[in-house]
Amino acid sequence: MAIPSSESSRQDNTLAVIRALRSQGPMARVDLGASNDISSATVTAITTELLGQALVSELPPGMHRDNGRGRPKTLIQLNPDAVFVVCVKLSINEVQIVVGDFVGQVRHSELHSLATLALTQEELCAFLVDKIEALSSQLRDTYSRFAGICLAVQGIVSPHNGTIIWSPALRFRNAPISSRLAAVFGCPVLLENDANCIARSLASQPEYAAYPHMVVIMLGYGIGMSVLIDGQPFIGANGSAAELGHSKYEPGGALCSCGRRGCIEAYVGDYALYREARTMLSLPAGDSAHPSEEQMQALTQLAMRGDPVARQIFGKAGRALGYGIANVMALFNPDLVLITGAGVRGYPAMRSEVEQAIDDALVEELIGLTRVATCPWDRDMTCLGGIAMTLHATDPATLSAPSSLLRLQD
Amino acid sequence: MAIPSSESSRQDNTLAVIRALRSQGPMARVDLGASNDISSATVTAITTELLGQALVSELPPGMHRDNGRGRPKTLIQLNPDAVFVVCVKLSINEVQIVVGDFVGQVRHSELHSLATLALTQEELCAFLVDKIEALSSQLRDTYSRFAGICLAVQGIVSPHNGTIIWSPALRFRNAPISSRLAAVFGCPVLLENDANCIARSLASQPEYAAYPHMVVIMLGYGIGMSVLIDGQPFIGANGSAAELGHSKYEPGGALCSCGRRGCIEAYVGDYALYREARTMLSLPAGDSAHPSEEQMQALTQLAMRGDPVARQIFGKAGRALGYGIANVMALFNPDLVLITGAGVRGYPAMRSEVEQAIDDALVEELIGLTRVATCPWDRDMTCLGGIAMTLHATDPATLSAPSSLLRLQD
DNA sequence: GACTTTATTTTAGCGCCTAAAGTAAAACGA
DNA sequence: TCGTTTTACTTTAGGCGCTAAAATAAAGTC
Repeated sequence: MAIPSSESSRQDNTLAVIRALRSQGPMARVDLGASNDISSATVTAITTELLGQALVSELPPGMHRDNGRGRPKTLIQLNPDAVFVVCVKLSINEVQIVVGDFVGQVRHSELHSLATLALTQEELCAFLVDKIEALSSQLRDTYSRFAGICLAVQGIVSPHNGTIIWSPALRFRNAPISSRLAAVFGCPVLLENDANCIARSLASQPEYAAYPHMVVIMLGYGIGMSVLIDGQPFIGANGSAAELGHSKYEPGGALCSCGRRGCIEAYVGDYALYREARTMLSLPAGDSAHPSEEQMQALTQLAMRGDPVARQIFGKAGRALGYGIANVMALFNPDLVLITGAGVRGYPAMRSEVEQAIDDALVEELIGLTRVATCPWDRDMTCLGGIAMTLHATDPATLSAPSSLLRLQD
Repeated sequence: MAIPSSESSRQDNTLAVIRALRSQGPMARVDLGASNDISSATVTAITTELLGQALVSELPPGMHRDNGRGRPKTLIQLNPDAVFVVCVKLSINEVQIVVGDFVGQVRHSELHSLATLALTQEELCAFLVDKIEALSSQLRDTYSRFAGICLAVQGIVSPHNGTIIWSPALRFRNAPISSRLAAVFGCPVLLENDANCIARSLASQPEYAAYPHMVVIMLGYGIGMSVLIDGQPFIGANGSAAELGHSKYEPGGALCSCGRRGCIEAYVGDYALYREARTMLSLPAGDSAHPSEEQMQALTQLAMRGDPVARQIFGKAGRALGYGIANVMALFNPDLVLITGAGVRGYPAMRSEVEQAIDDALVEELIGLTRVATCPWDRDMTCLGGIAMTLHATDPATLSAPSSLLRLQD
């Protein structure tokens, strides 16, 4: 697990330069120095090194407006093709594999249908090795180095030993997948919860830069959450923190998919909404325990158009969600609670109840300056976040070593 | 606020040496090197510097058993009298002022009765300045340097600008007390929530060293909590995180002291227990909205002896507390939940209900390896923790400067 | 008393940083 | 047009703080 610690000062500074270039785009040496508190002499040293490794290049002059006197700035940019990383998103019956370049852009994406719940650990491993190997032999021409893999999975994931402790997509438990991939490909493998990937992707957007303590709630079949503390996902002792979906709304309340009662998810999850609705409303046919996007759209439309029964269902969900958010506010005191996920489509129909519930639950002091906002849903955010996290964790020192070049032969 | 950041490497290492000596007692240079990953050459350099500043001294040989061959170790110890810090604990109608030495031991303690709720900000400040000034002129002979003040207060405290945002002990709000004291005494002033002080004090005990993610719940008139993430108190965006007492048990439930309904505190706080009990049991007279220690003892005794009504009251409280702990587990996934506070006296009467409620609320995966334990209550832990935090934050560089010497004359 | 073992100090040298001096490349202005 | 000014980048000289290794110190062992 080559996550760069603060070993040498030079390492830190090199990393800081690369990250600044990634998040802020091409920059001149002076500005790199200023924004990272490094003398420009040091920046020169670092950039010469990076130019030598072809990790960055100088932007040809004249490309950018440089109004003002004095010697014009020479902008440095990351070389997109210097490095590639792979992010694998593992969901129920679906595996998405995405390739990202050194600047964090998605360069390739493929979707595989796969009966994940029927797989053994070996079969999953073999599948992933196969697909990633195929990709990398293809990409070998374009990119110089293969810097890492991110496995974004639903469920509980242990950060320490890189095992999938539990996932709704898999039959088996405590799978040391990440070390097995690391052994095959000889590169670091990040194992991440999918919600944390999404949150990291959102947090890197400039509009959320002012919120270091951000909570992202993902509405969907279940309820996911990621808590960013100073921009870092909070995972707890064993990776099972931030389980908002199974925190409680009412003791002994509605039955949850986990088998317990009164979980927030049992009121707000897609299946919970549909469960309430199907008995009272005429809705598209289908597996009502696992409503499809179309089914949910239909239900949402009803509520949006003012159907009283549908409105009441969403209102009740909103109340449960609001109480859940109130607990999150009381316990985490975030700057911002951001609501997203496929289920945001129905949020307008719950909004007033959510807000009312928060006000009912908490005194002003505990709501404090916390804002609640929504954000449109985009399926690709998971992999974007996974790519960002993998690149963020990439140690420039290992990139220079030839050992990180592709070596799938062994 | 001179909290030492990781400026120079030497600073970091010096701090590490001092902290090791404080937490592990006298040590030889080799061992200081080994336990902090520093070469023993560097340790020599650091200790010579510290010896010069009289912050440490060499233990005379022969004091310690040194069975084995080779040159005997020379143990280095902190000089207790090199530094003193003051911790002020501000509670309703009571101010405790404690002096701690360089090793973290309490060397003096005084208790003042004071109608805190009647004070203006100026009066409180004047009171504190007066008492601390008196103390320090007294202590000037014994100690060399006055390194800092810790203000441990109940309520919400902002870490950023050092203001008391809200405290049940005070009438006024948003008080920039800490900067005012800092200006008068010319030393750093830490403003801390009292629960965090207690938690830090507990966490420093060796028996809890294996639990980096620890949650400490304090039962009493209200319900306090501190969440330690990697040993550091988690305070959230504005210092109001970890408010377990006002997280919800039942929407629309029992009336809480905060004015809202269904808060955990409204079931588990002393006042809530007594409120239930007084109508049904014969208990000592007194202000039943603010039960005294004697009143609570009497109630607890009844429950312990098996009185069915009292048992039921504690059982209901245990259920509420259990659900609260379940939410904490789902959201923070701690290694350990430690229950303490004056109210632990009644915990045995709730224990089985707490455990049952946690099992009812969460599936195994979310309970994970988290343990729940209790810990005897000691009033002095707050100040001990405050002293530890102040010392921990003390920058050795500022200690060497003469500016940190007492200078109350100006 | 020579030898072994362990602790501490001294020495030599390395890596990385910075300030300051030097160089480069523009715009400005007479 | 050409010096002047301004800003960017590079080179140089020197310092800080670390480490490995050598030197020294202070025991026990045989």
